[in-house]
Amino acid sequence: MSTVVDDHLWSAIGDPTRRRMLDLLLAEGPGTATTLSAHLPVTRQAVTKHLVVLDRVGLVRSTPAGREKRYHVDEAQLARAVAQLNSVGALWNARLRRIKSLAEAIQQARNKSR
Amino acid sequence: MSTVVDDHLWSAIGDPTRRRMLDLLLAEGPGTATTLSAHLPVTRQAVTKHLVVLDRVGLVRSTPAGREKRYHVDEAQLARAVAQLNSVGALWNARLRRIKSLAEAIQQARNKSR
DNA sequence: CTTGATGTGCAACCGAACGTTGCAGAAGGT
DNA sequence: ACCTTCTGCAACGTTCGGTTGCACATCAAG
Repeated sequence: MSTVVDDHLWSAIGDPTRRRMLDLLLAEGPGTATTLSAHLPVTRQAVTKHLVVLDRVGLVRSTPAGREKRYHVDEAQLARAVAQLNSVGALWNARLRRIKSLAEAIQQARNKSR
Repeated sequence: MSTVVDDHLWSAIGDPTRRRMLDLLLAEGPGTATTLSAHLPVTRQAVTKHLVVLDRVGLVRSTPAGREKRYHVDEAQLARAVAQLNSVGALWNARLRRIKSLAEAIQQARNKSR
């Protein structure tokens, strides 16, 4: 039952700047590279490159509007990403619980033989 | 109410190879750079570098054992990482739900005026 | 329509990250 | 003592995140 995780999707949200960009698009609605960069500590060009990455993995889509290119979050794809976060979190939690219960079992055995 | 996320911790588990290394250490218990690299598509040296990163953020700790250096997961720190995954997942889920309900409200208003 | 402001796109460049190969050295087994 | 095996260090190449600089498109006035 190995974890089914799309590495590209995960890596896309692994970058702090991209994560903040998604936050911004969710909180303030669709925006352009320029409007996003105003709320971020990086230049417009850096934001543009990140938007290309996000678009490539389908987390974001663009719609040309006049002279500007407006980006919005693809909700279905973001939901998939969230599902993967939860899935990995759940797996690791399960493993951690198992290790903890093993440790407790050993403790018990040790108490018995004391 | 911006998300409180440790970027270093998140970035550490953002790399696919490091995530698999953690998986391996959890599933098969403590191991060395050499044993880990046997289960991974990268060389021992690459694994060593990743172990340095994981050690730096406290996700893993090493105990010298003879000529080899055995690494094991720091469970408390991994639990923190999982908590951050859940936290971001929950935030995004909330925002997605809010957007969805907004969309439905608009639909309703449109139906009324039809 | 021309001018100026604003938004986008492309290219060159830099440092850090991820990966490789090659080699030196330390610790085991026989 | 020897050979195997594991670790550590250094050099190198490529990709990634970020910057600056400049050319080009579009809108709004004058």
